[in-house]
Amino acid sequence: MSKPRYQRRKQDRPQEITEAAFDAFAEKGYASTRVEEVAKRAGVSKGLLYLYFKTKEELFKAVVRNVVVRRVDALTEIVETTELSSEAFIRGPASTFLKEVPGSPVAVIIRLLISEGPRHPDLLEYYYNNVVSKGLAVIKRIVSRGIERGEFRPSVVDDLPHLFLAPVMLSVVWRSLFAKKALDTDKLIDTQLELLLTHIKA
Amino acid sequence: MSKPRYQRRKQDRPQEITEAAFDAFAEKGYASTRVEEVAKRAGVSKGLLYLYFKTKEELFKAVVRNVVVRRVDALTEIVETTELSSEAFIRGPASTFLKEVPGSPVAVIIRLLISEGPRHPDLLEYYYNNVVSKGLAVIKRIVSRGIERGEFRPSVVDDLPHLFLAPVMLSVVWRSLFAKKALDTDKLIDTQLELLLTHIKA
Amino acid sequence: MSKPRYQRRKQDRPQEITEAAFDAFAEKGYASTRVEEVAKRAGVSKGLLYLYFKTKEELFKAVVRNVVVRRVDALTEIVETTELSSEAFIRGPASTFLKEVPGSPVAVIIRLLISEGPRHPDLLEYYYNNVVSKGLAVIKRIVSRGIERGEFRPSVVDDLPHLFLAPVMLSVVWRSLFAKKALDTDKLIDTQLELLLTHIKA
Amino acid sequence: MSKPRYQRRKQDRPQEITEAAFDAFAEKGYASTRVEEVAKRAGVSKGLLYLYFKTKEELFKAVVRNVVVRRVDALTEIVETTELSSEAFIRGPASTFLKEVPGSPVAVIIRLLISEGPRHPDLLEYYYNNVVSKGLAVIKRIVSRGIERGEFRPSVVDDLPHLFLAPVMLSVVWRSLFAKKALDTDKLIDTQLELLLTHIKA
DNA sequence: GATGAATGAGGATTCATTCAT
DNA sequence: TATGAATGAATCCTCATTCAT
Repeated sequence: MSKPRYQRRKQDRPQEITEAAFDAFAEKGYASTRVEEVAKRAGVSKGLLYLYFKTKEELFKAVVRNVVVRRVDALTEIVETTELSSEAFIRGPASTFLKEVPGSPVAVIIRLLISEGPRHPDLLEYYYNNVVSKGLAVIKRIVSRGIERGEFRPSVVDDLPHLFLAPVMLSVVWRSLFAKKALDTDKLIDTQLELLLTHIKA
Repeated sequence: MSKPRYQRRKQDRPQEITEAAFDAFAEKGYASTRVEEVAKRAGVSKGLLYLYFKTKEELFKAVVRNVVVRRVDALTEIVETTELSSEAFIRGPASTFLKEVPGSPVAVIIRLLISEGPRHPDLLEYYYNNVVSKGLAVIKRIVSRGIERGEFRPSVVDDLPHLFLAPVMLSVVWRSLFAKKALDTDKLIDTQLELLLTHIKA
Repeated sequence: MSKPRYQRRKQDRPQEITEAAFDAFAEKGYASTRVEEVAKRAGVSKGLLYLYFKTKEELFKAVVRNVVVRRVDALTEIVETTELSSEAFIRGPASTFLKEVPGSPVAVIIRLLISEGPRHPDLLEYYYNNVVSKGLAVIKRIVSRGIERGEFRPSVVDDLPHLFLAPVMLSVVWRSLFAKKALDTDKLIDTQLELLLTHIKA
Repeated sequence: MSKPRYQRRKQDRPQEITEAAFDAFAEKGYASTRVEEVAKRAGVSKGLLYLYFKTKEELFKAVVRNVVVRRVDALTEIVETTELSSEAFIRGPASTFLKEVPGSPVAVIIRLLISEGPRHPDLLEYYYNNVVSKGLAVIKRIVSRGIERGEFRPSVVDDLPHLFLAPVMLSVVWRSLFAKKALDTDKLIDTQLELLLTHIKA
């Protein structure tokens, strides 16, 4: 009946704790989440948590890294191997990817970084290098390839890949603040892509 | 250590405290700012601060309300009284206004709301009603007036005034996280307006 | 009936806390004394204690400094102003002083320093400079003055004032460990002084 | 990080652990030494350590007993079998023995007892019975035998064998606190013996 | 009104000890 | 036996809030 209050599962613990922490942070934010709460969610004692993460801050960093890993790289991979035209790629995989962000863990991470980032410069640096700069690079790559192929024409957008992300950013923030005030974020993002495509198509 | 920056008449006290709190929150965020720090900055004792604001949370709300008030109303006013063409208005006053946001107190408030908002639904409601919805309304008004005047044509953008704000939002977040990674937010915003104008011009 | 649970007594607090801490440390040692226990003894809240002493360690240092201050200086003063012969001085005031040490707060401090000193090098340095070296200097002064006056003769003891302190040290340790095993520390110290006097008398 | 320093046969385990504990306690003191640290030094798991010692306190007691055993008995043995004159014995083997103490494990034990003893009355009792009283007895024996033999004369020192130990005690404490402030402990001890011999020689 | 000394609940972290494997 | 993952009581310290003066 009663679960053993003692289980050896070294392999999975860090991941389990990290996931529990993600959930807790997502709900309450970093500062308002008690370490004990994370431990409880992970079905683990406070002490064990500290065995894997030296401090609450370390745990936070692990959470960020954990979510971030591989996401963008996957996109990069697709970009390089796709056989779609640039426009089709933007309307297809790129659009899909961007529209998924506001509902994904990444959105939570963004919110956490906005809250706690200023006190964790190294984490921001990490995030910038591993997510932001890669993301911007991928977008740039798509655009410049389109130009090379004669699909697109050079324009001011070439150096402002941020324009592709702007509606995503707004959607992320909107959802986290005004979940109840309907906003069709998919449409928002698609429309922005439309604007951009219109602008850069040869 | 730091000299009190505010020392005026009694009647200004709440305002002074609110301003000191704004500065402190801007620097350290809500959770990391101690009430004592705010009192010190305001040149006031902790006890007096509590005379005006029942709790730290109340103080926070006062800060948000204080910064927000009047901003958008001013814009609304201008919109109704301007004699510029819609396009000229967007390229002129609207553009100026939007570009100022990322460096303004509003940007700080946005960051604070992203961090603390989820724990203060009433504050979000307040902010939505007094800033966001008004802001969106103004933009809609400009666009629809342009259509009425035959300057613009109806389009999907009519119902997505958020598109005007998206680059602003991204700029706000970018600056707060990656101040050191240069981004020409003015150009970003102007380019977005350009895209939008191109799209909606008749 | 009930005491006010709130009293403003800024002036006396540090001293009161320091004394309570001395008692607690004397009884349980530094490591085993809880900060809350000190606060309770001082009739004060934990928080207030931390208002005056940044950390438990700071409190410890304050306790040591507090006890140490002026003790030795008083002796130095007496040495310089006495009109007694050197021998009489040693048999009189010096003997009295040394015999008081094992039952005095200094004994407690010594015990604490032996326990915690290795982790507080700065404190040891402070103690050495303000107590030990001064103490040794006073003894040396007495001896060398005796020689100058023709009362004593030069000997190996001149450079080993520690010999005057040795029985005191043993008494301090003995009392703290074997309080129940009788040892006439007064006699021990007096006998040692006798040995030394016999040795150095001209 | 640090290699286990002990890795021998099962039957030596308790001894190995005890030695590792001694080293650790010597370095950091009892309270600041973690059981895990001891286990690591002994090249043993925490669990195994607890198989041999029920608690950290038990381990501590074992350490004390371990070091203490046989030391004094050896001296007693020598006293009874020596063919040296009493004075020669004091200047020779006894002097050597006493001068070794400040640099020996016994010094460490003394320091530990001063720190932790008050919380372990049984340990103090044990130490007193097995070391202190035996030590004092040996000294007394030497002196009284000298008197029997006509080498020494009866004196107050007969009942204060502690006088032989006083400079040793001071040396032990001095070294543990002021290792950096030079003190010729050998000379200190020899001089004290000289004083005593002068005093008691017939 | 003002002040800032005083309070104490709350939360992060440590570490002796246990126990499933 | 032997291991070291897991536990949780114990403690230091912080900081919003109160209240005597």
